[in-house]
Amino acid sequence: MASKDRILRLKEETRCNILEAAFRIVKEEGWQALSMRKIAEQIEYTAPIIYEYFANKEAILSELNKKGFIKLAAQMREAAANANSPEDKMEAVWTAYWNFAFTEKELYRLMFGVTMNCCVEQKAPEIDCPEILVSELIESMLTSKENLESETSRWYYTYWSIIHGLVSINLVNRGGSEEINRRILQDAIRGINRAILTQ
Amino acid sequence: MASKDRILRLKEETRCNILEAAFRIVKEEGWQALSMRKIAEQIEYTAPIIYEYFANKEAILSELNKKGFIKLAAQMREAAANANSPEDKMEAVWTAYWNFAFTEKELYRLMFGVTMNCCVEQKAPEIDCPEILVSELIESMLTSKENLESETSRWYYTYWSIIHGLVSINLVNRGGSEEINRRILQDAIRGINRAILTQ
DNA sequence: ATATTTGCTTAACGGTGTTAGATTATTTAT
DNA sequence: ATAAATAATCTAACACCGTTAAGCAAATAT
Repeated sequence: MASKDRILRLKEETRCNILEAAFRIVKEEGWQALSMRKIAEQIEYTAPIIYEYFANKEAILSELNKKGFIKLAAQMREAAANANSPEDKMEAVWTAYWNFAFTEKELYRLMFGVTMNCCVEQKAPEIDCPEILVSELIESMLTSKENLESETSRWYYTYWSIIHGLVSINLVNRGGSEEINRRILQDAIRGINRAILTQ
Repeated sequence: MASKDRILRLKEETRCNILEAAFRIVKEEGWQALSMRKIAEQIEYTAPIIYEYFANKEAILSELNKKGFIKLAAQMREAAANANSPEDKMEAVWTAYWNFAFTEKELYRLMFGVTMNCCVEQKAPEIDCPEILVSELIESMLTSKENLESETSRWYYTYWSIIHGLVSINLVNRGGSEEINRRILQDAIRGINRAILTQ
């Protein structure tokens, strides 16, 4: 009856192999490139057996997603533990977040719904329009004209980041309430405005 | 020889029809749901015809993308025109951006690579971990304890938005330089830290 | 030794983007 | 008007996708 255990262990092992193979593919080719047949090939089985371990493809991605969050949380926690004041902790925590995003790009894409499929063609001059428009505004607000270009670019990305971030968070899984969002948006814009004017 | 013109006009018209059909599908079902056969059905042709007007599916998405940017830029420009001071213009411009994102959700998703495929399963308790961690930090920084929950949530989304925004911009089509990004990240975090402490 | 369960594969369905070849309709040339 | 050439369109197919059903072979249980 010890064979039962061995078999269970083996089953657990292939389940794990599936996840590892999936992770490898996601890491190397992005989660859009993940396919059941590709996983099957890597674990040296045929595709249908995967369905004995996972309900469907989405269940596998969900599991990777979960593992990603655990990993991210661990790194953020560690970063917090290595800093003292709340401010330092805060900076450390978000720096850890930032680093996670770029060392685990594809995993981050999976976790937070960041695609890069079609919007590639940035050659189209129209795409720069919002940037140009805002940049002109920024330049008119900047009192000091030194490092004009890099400073303008910096402030542009500051605005854009917070607004796009807020938007995408809401598009992906509904952030806070409409009211809170408006408030954050307004506060952020005014905050950056003030920072520019008193720079 | 006037028939040449008429034919060209017809060709231009079906090209336009293709784009309109594609846009309708994207708007209603999201750009992931766009398929050549679905477009074909709407314009009452078969799929291969589309390839006489567009190189491939991506070319169609690219075109929608471009049109999206033109529309967005127009709305931002209009908003700017209706405000006076640079600060007011800035607020108006980004509010226009915000409104565009939510009235044209699917188009925005296409334009800026915001997916929401798998990361749905937010039932998993691990997903809240980063939020819990940061929220505790925020609470420890807040001096006033009134509206603790909503205030904490508000600041959390403020941090998260700018960092996630900056990350996704970089993941999608490389924003500024590594140096500028670090600077923005640091400035933003310290700025919010300060705002919380002096709230 | 026979029956049953298990592990796994092959084959298939309906879907995708895309291409090649056949077919039909239209225009042009004679 | 009729024949040839060209354009417009469709059908069929390829290779992929997620997923399911049926079948086979080996291990297990009776």
